[in-house]
Formats: sequence, C-alpha cells, structure tokens
Amino acid sequence: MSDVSRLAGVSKMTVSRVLADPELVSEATRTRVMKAIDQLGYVPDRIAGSLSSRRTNFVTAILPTLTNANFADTAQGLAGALRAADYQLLIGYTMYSLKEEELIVRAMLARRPDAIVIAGTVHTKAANEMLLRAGIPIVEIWDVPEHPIDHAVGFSNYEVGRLAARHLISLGHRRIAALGSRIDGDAMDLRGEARLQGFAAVLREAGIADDLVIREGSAPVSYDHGARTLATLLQRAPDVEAVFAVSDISAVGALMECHRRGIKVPEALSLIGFGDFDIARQCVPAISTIRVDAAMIGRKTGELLLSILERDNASAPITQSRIDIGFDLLIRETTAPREPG
Amino acid sequence: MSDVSRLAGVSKMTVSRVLADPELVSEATRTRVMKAIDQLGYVPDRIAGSLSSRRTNFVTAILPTLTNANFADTAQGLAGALRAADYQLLIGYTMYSLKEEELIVRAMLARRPDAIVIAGTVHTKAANEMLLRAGIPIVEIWDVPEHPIDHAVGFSNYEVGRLAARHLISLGHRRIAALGSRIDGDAMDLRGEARLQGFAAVLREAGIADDLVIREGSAPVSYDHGARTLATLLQRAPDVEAVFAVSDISAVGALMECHRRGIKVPEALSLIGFGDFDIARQCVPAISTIRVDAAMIGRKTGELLLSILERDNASAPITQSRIDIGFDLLIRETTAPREPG
DNA sequence: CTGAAAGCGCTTACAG
DNA sequence: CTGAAAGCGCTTACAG
Repeated sequence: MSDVSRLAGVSKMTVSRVLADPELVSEATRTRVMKAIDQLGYVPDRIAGSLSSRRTNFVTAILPTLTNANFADTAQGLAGALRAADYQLLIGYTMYSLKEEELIVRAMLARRPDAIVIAGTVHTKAANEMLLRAGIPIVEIWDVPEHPIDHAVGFSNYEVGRLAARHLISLGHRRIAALGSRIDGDAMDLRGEARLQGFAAVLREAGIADDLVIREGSAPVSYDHGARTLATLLQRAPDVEAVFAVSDISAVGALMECHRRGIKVPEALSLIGFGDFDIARQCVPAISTIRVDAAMIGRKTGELLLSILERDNASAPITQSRIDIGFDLLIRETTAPREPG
Repeated sequence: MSDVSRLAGVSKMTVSRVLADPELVSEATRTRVMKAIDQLGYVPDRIAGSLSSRRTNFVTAILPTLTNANFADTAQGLAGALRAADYQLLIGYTMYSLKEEELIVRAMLARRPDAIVIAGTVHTKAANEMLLRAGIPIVEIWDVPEHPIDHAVGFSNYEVGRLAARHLISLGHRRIAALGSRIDGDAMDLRGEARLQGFAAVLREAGIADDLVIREGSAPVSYDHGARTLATLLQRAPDVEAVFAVSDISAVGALMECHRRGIKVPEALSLIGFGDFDIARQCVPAISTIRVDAAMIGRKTGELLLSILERDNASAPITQSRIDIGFDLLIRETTAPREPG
C-alpha cells in the first residue's frame, strides 16, 4: 500500500479510501490511484485490514462432514449468500464427534470470525460456553431447538420421524422398522437419532411395537450401511412390511439390497428415506422420502447473518431468530398400501 | 493477551512464548501463565499473529463445486492432512467457470494464504499471472499438466478416456458412445472434456466413428444429465452397443434410464463411468468404472504442502513436484462382451 | 529464562 | 476532498 501511495503521490489514507469508499475521493485522484494499483498488481492485505477494523469478514461453518450431499448443499447455499457481501466461509467438519467439535470451535475462535454457524443443538459444555461468550452471532442449523444459544435455522427432526411413521401406518402397515446408526460411540448422528425417536414414538402411540428400530454402525451412514442394516432387519423380522431409513443414502443401499435379494419394492416392502437426495428420485423405483431444502438452510442462514452483520443502524435491536423451514413428504414409488396376504 | 500478562505478572512476550514454545519458559512461570489463560478464557488472536509473523496458516482450495462427492473427498482429505499442522482451509468454488475462478483467486490472495490448491490446469490469463506472482506454493490438482504453474497432484484425464475406450473396444463393441457436457458456455468441465478427447482419439485409432461422443448440457453433470443424454443417444443411434459416461453420476442416471426403458444392461448395452462414486458400486447391476482416489489427491497435496511449508531448513531447494496418482479400471457388472446378434 | 522496542499493513477517528 | 497520528494484538529480533 505504501508503494501504491508513493507511486500515486497520495497518502496511504487516500489509497485506503479509494478501495473502501471510492465516491469520497475526487475522480482525478481516484483514477491516479487505480492506475498505480493496476501497475503494481497490488492486492490489499485483508489480514491487516481485519486487525485494524476488528472485522474479518469470516464466517465459520461447523458441519459433521463435507461428504454428505445435504451438508454440501447447505455449505454452498451459505457461501453463496455470503459471497456477495464479501464474506469468506471457514469450514470445519467434526466427523459427528462432539469432542472434535469442541476442538474446532476453539480453533475457529482464534480466527476471529464475525459469526459462527454450527450444525446441531447439542454441544459439549466447554463448546457451549465458548459459543456463548464469543460475542458474535451464533446460528445453530439443521434443527430447531427450544432454546438456541442464539439463532437457529432448521426444522424438527423429531417431527420428520413422526411424519414418516404416520405415512407408513396410514398405508396399513403394522410390522414397521427403522434403520439408523448407533449413538454410543464417539461419532453420533444426533439429528438422525431424533428422527428415530419421533418415529418410534408414533409407532408406540399406534400400539405398534418399536422393536424393529435398528441402530447399527456409527455415523455417518452410507449406502453400505443401508444394505447391511436391511440384511440384519430381514434376519430379525422376515415379516417386516415397511421401513424408514434415517437417510436417503441408507434407503438407496437398502433398496439395492432388496434388488439383489429379489424382494419387490413396494409390493413386498415399503421403503421411505429422508433428505431427498438426487439419487433417491433417480432410483428405480423412485424412493419416497421426506424432503428438506438443505441449500435453503444455508441461504436463510446467510441472509439472517447479513441482516445482523450489515445492518446500518448498529443500535437496532437484534431479535433472536428461530427459523423453521419445514419439510415435505414426497410419496414416490417405494411406499404403497399393504398388500393383503 | 495484555490481560493475561497482567494477571500472571509477566510480559506479553512471555505469554506469547508459553503459547508458541512452552519449553523455553520455566515451569513455574508457565503454569502461572496457563492458569491466567484458563481463568480469563483467553483465545489468542491469530489474525494479529498472522500479521506479525507473516504466516496465516491458511491454505486456499479452489474447486469447481462442493456438491460433488469426488471434490468433497479431496477437500476433506486435504483438510485432514493439514489440520494436524494447524492449517485452516479456505474453500472457494468456481461453479466450473474460469471467470469466477479468477475472481476467487483475487479475493483469496487478499487473505494471504500460505499456499493455494486449485483444481485444473487451465486458468484465465489474469488468474495465471496472479498465481505466478503470488510467491507461495501453488498446487494444481485433478490433472497432471506438462508444465504446471508450480506443483501438480493428479492423474491424466486424457488417459482415463483412452482406457475407457480400450476397454469397450476389447469387449468387441464397435458402435460406441460417450456422454459428456458442453464446453461452449461459461461453465465447462475441462477435465471431463479431456476424458472425452482421449476416448474419441482411441475410437478413431481403432477405425471407429466418434460421432456418438455426445456433449449435452453444461457442467456439472447430474443424474438427470445421464438420463437425458442417454435418451438423446438412443434416439440418434438405437443400435449403440456401449457407452462411456464422463462421470459415474451420469452413468448412474443412464443406468436408471435403461431400467425405465427396459433396456438390459449389460446384455443390450455396456456402460462404464468414471470416478468410482459409492453409488456406482451399489447400483444393481454394479457399474463398471475407472477409479481415482479423490481423497488421496487431497492427502498427497496436503503432505506435499507440509513438506514445503514446514521444512526446517528454509534454504533447502524445493523441487517442483508433479505427482501422478494414477487410476484403476474396475470391471463390474455393466460392461460385458458384445452379444452376437 | 525473561523483557522492552519495533513493526506487520491496514483502518479509525480526527483535523483541516 | 485529503492527510498525520494512533493503534489493532500479536511476533521478531534483539539484549541481558
């Protein structure tokens, strides 16, 4: 910047102004400075800028994994919404471990983000405290907790599970199963577990045993998980009529396993997933699922943050937001009424 | 930090040392400082640290998209390799647009990363110049250019295409097609195009017409792309015997379209994809593909960068690396010898 | 083993 | 419309 100011024959202050508020500088000076910038290939140092302005334009996003289409969509939606306002996403992934999440929160805080977006509503005590004390907007996403740390953008995973169960019951099925992952290890999918809980609750309310709610393997689930867990299920209950998989990924794996075993879907087995992954729609037969707009979670979160971070009137009250984007039941080809017999 | 030093009754210098080189501080002082840090919940400001040390511990990764399992694997592999050494990834996605890539390179440079990882070997002139002048290690990934800007970690997409063609020809097929995306728009998949080029070259070398190399839609490809493009292909050449899709994603879409139309794979049509996405293995029938270890590209890139950035002897010569991780042909169930008739 | 001084490259808050 | 001074919170490079 000194080089630029010297070449243009102005103060550093003026160079800074040309970059930040060009309209405050006379046109003659401005073009002179711009020319110098071009000539030197000067790229301003935002690290230095961040330090003096006390704003980094970093937003941290802490997600379970990058390799899940839903979270990738959320990250891309968030990054897209923030990019226009020149924010850079700092992505961390926890591998579904709360312990890892805590480490990431601490490491991220040292980068002084202007806001933190974090998947989930359950954190370690230390992570919770750090987030509370951070003094920046915090948005918990992918669920809608009763009492968020600060803001929340998501939907009720518990209600997703309930809806899945109601759908299968409404089709006349009585021997109903669910496929999820275990939550006794270091890596656990708490949102998947919430869906399982809601599912089991509706089963019990309908007087149906919830003994076929299977938790196998650790998060994240995979196509293999779906295939393997379906095999476990069939061994345990050959008479099973309908299955809910906590993720479309598992649902696809389960469907493929049915194909391999010659089990007709939906005639012999109804199957519903969650997430509306592209692949669920493409499968033959197309998989019924509960859709949640993952990219929209990212976009809404981004818009919420911009409205907080970029508001002109710094003294305007910030109302704590809790945005429920809801979900939709998509009945496709893998769920059908119980066939007598 | 001043607060900590005051509370511990030492200079800021000593606090800084406790954090950076604890062994240089006497145990008594160290524990006193640690206690003060804990008590105040002090998290050092790495922005300030970066400015004075001239190292940010940021590594920029510029990828086409976050929502592709292969690139997500690479990003995760890279982040994982760098995390141990306390580097934070700055991810940008170009949506397959070189113009967008240039904007991202410029924006990223302002964050003063210690290195830049960028997918692809073709960039705009301005982006190329900025990268060349950046004065930091640059790693081009997902291809192995003859003359990289600096380093490269990848494999030959052209050779992947050649291998796919050789495989289909070796099965006795003569009416052979390929499914890719167009490269005349703003968004273009140049690596997919390289695979197509290699594929077409082998076809011609074998005296086979390359008129069925179809480029439809713009990058990125999707399941839908595979389904739609297969439909186009069948209309154009109902007698087609074998198909190469530039991505497993397209291959899966094409396979599902075959299912819908009652076309038997591989009896009536052989199909091979690229990328070894999880879904390709799970499909029924399992899709033959050419495997590339996307996560390894990330890991190898991370290791390469660490060896450059963390080497003790700053004067040791850095030899320009060009790492070819290769690829494997995975013959599964969708490619079979031509059936007479 | 510990510390005082200088400085990293910007922006803030003035002043004129 | 432009600029001189101070300072953001650390680390570097000394010195003792």
